[in-house]
Parts: sequence; C-alpha cells; structure tokens
Amino acid sequence: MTDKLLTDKQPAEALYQQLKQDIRDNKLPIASPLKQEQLAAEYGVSRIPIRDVLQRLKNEGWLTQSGKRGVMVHPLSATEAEDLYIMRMYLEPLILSHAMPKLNHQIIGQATDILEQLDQPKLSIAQHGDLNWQFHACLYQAAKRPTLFNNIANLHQLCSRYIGFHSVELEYEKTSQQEHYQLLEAIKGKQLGKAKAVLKQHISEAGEILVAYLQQNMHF
Amino acid sequence: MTDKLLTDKQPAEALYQQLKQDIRDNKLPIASPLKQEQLAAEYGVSRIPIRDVLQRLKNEGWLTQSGKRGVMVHPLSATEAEDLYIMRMYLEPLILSHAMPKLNHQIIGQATDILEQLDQPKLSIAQHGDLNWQFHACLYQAAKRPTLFNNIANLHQLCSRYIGFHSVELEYEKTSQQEHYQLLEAIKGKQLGKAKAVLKQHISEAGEILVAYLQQNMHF
DNA sequence: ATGTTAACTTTTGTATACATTTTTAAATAT
DNA sequence: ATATTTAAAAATGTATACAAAAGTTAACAT
Repeated sequence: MTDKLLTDKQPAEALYQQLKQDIRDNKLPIASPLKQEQLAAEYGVSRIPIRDVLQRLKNEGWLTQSGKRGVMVHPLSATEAEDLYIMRMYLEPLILSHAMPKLNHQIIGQATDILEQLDQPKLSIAQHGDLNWQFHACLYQAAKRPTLFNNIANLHQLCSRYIGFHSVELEYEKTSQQEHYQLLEAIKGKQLGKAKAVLKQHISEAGEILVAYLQQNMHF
Repeated sequence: MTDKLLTDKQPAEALYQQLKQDIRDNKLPIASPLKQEQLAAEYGVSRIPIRDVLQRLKNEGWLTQSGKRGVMVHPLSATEAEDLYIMRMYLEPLILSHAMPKLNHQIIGQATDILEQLDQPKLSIAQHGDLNWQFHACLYQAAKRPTLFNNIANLHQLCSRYIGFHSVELEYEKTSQQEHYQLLEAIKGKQLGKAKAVLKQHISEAGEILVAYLQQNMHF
C-alpha cells in the first residue's frame, strides 16, 4: 500500500478526499476496525489529522462505530440505499419548488452546459456522479435554503458510494439524461407541477433499479 | 466563567454534551469566532478534545465555519427552522408508515408511559424536549430503518435549539399532548392514514407557530 | 477441560511542543 | 491621506510523547 501518498494542497482536506475515495473504491479493510496508527503510516501523516478525518467521515455516514473502540467502513445495505433514495424523493422536489421562481436564464444555461458535458461518452463513474450532482445542485442552490440544501447534498454524497458499486447500465444512463432534459424543459416552461413530477420519477426510478440490484447481489 | 467545569465520566463525551448545552443556553459568544485556546482554558482541557468536539458540532449543524477563521455559533434563522420542520413533516410520517406494522403492545405501552410523564406540570424545557423526542423515537425505531431514523434524530437535535428559544406557550403544549394521544389511538386502531395525518398536522402546527414567532422576534 | 483472574500488549485519548497559516498593525510609497 | 507592502502577533494545524482504556494472552483454580 504505497500508492496512497497525498498531493498536498491543504493537507487535511486532501486527506479527507483521499480517504473517502478509498472507501468508495473498497481499498480499506471492510468489516474490521480501522487502526489509527496504521492509517497514519499509510497516508504519511500523524494520528491527529487521521482522527479528525475519521470523525468527520463517521458523522457523514461513511464510517460506523464498531463497538466501544474504533470505526469501521460502513457496510452497504439495500435498506440504507432505499432510505437514501426515498428521502431524496421527498426532499428534492420540495427544494425544487422553492428554487423554481428564482431560476433565471443564467442558471438554466449553466445547467444546460453541465448536461452537455454529461452527454460525453468517455466519463468515468466518478466524473459522471460529480456532473450529475453539479446539475442538480446548480438548480437547488437557487432556492436559497441552506439547511435543506446541505441535507440533500449529504444524501447525494452517501448515494455516491452505491452508484459506483454496480456497473452503470448504459440503457438507464440514457433514460436518466432524457429525464434531465425533460426537467429542464418543464423548468423553462415554468411548469412547477410537471417539473416536480419528472424529478420525483427520476429519483424513484434510479432508486428502484439500485435497490433491486443490491437485493440480488448483496448476500453477504 | 468558572461554572463550566466538567463532571468527568467519559471526558470527551461530557465535554460534547456540555458545549452543546452551552450553545443552547447562549453562553458562548455569538457571531464571533470561537478560540480553541480560550475554550480549552475555560473547560479545563487541552485543545485536542476541544477540536474534536468543535468539529463534531460543526458537522451536526450547531456551529458554522466562519471563513478561514474557525467556527462560530450557528445563527438561528426563521428559514432554517422552517426547513427543519418541513423536512420532519415529510420524513416522520414516512418512517411511521414503516413502523406501524411492527408496533406491538409493548412499544405502545412504552409510548404511553412517556406520554404520562409529559403530562406532569413541572418539567423544564429541556426535560420536556427530551421526553417529546423519546416518545417519537420510541415509535420510529420500530421501523428498523437506521439511516432514515438517524437523519430524523439529527433534525430533532437541531430543532431543540429553537424549542428552548421562545417561551413555550402553555396553550400549545396542551394541544400538542392531545395530538400525541390522538396519534396513539390511531396506531392502536391500526389506522395508518389517520396516524400519518395526525403526525403531519402535529409537526406542521408546531413549525408554523415557531416560524411565526421567529419572524416577529428575530430582527437582528 | 473450563472458567476466572491477572499481567501484558495494543490501541485510543490527551497534553505539550513545534510548524504553518492567517490576522493585525505598522511602515513605506504614491 | 490612502493604498500597498511588510513585519509582528495570534491562532490554527500537525507531530511527538505520555496516560488511560480496551483487548489479549497466560496462568491459575476449580
């Protein structure tokens, strides 16, 4: 494990990103407690920043307390995935309705740009996930509801661990993009009801596919 | 500031609880960054556990990053309160519908006991808030949906800062208890729709009263 | 052999000390 | 006088060292 060296910009932030990435990529021991000292050695820092990052990741749902001592990688579960998507299904249309009146041409243009990037064929799963969130976030932030927005942002973060898990089906990716464009059309036409319905359907569908996959392939 | 000494059980946990309490009670400087060293001195520990707690409270929404200068007490706002209650309004009926089929007599009995404690007249605001959450949590945990449950629990935590803020109107307290009993009746009768409606109304009402109060009294 | 206790090892929690960054204030130039 | 640069300070980030707690192994008794 020597490929975990950090590109230092702000060391702590880089460490946080790196560790999160390594959880996504299953590079950390699963189902066994993480040792601070071992991590410190692997990432080339002392235990202090490691502790900071571990606590942060625990609070964000990437790690789970394992007994009285130590944390472990939070195990994936179909139930959790379902919860995450159900919450998104309720909260995202909600924030969208707050955002709608404030969505001007500039923001819609920005969203369109992101969608076009998403049409590129050669995206990695991580890039795809990032752009997808950027698209949604760009619309949601117009609502100016920071508390609601942050909660939704955190749900997306947690979903990202599941997204990379099963190979993205090309078929669905296409449907997903169609729905994105439909959403944008509804927004342009100031059709709030339509927009909310499309968004809800969009999330619900993705959730169902994911949960079905997990229920079939997670017998461990 | 000498009354902030900690009763050591697990020092860190106590420090966390104490600091949270002190935020609720407005004992910390508002709108100016907290100094780690100063806090360390006041609470009689080194900066390390202070940093741990600050970060945790930041992640939980009690503190806010104030530029690059560190963290400050998260300012109360009517918008945040509204967001918190709206989210609860959507998510709590949802978890209740998952819980309903699993609510046996034992759990209903437990909930009833808590309600009776809530009928006592001499409760402090903090005690009242605790019992209120215990009542809801007792029902929700039966759903066995940890992710959803934790999210809701966190929302309640954040609401607690607002609850203590305005003097609880006795009139509303009575209404609230009535709704609690109505909810329990609907549950006993296995009337899912009714139960969800009562719960939604219960949260919505509390939210509206709080937000109205904040909008009137928070011009700062 | 099994269960219990006690010594030992490992791991985490906290304090102190040092390094780096950020803020404030002063000094200089325009 | 105002703005910009520069030096001092204050505050945070990180490493090392030590203390406390948890887990483990070995010894002993039944």
